[in-house]
Amino acid sequence: MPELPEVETTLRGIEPHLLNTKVVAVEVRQASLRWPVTDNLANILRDNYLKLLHRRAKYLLFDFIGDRTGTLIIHLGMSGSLRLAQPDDIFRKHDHVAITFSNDWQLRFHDPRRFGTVQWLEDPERHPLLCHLGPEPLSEAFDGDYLFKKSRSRKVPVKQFLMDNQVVVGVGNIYASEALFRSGISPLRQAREIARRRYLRLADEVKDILAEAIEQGGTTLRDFVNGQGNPGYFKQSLQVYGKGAQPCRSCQRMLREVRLGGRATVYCSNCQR
DNA sequence: CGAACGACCTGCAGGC
DNA sequence: TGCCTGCAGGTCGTTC
Repeated sequence: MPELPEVETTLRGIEPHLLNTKVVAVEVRQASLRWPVTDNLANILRDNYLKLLHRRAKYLLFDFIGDRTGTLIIHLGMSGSLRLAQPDDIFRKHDHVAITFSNDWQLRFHDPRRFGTVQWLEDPERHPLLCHLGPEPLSEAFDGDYLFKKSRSRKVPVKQFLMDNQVVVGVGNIYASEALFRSGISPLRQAREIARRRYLRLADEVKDILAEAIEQGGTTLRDFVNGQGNPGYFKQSLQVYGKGAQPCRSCQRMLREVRLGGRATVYCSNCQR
């Protein structure tokens, strides 16, 4: 569900309200997520100060200091969202974790499908979930030369290559589809047979589209909301994602829909080669 | 090492 | 109205 822009939007929405406050209570109403929520999370977090809130890939990292120094990592999976509530607001179905801070904001983790993650890590940098991740797409480490070099031995379709978190993080099904359309590259083409100059274009388009989507508050397909419960507005900018069997906005020919790696993939066979 | 695929889970839309 | 199927923003673990 949430890709990088939605996670970044969430971060920006909640950070100003929570930074430098102290955890006063934690309620885990449903511990069965992708992995069990860390045992005893309430005792670990209580009385600790939130010193830094940042993002790595699609993980939100809450760095705490106090009796226990470490990081709470939250991944939103396919259907997760975080929002700020008042402690006495009524719990909605699928509000699985609630963390109350000393300024009376309560952070609620909501996730119908429960593919998300809430874990306490003492040493996140070395944790297997985080230490094998590729570069951030908006960093200087990610560019066309990097993609070109990394792709030389890869036979997978370029769309799957772009969605591989060991190649680059944060690019999911929506933005991979859109960036390939903007770049004029067929999602089906083998990663290793794409020329360097085309990867230069692709890297630029990935950066542009992610930055634009962040400015728009992300893409809301049905249930994504930011920390304040508001949707994102990038959906109106999508050109191929979710538009199978509709005319291409550029050439008017019918868009095609295929499956790649089990994911719906929409593209224009005329504009994308 | 890389590739393919099943697994996890709920909600919703569409067909009959 | 109800039942069934398939599909959805992710990604890990297993198998070959």
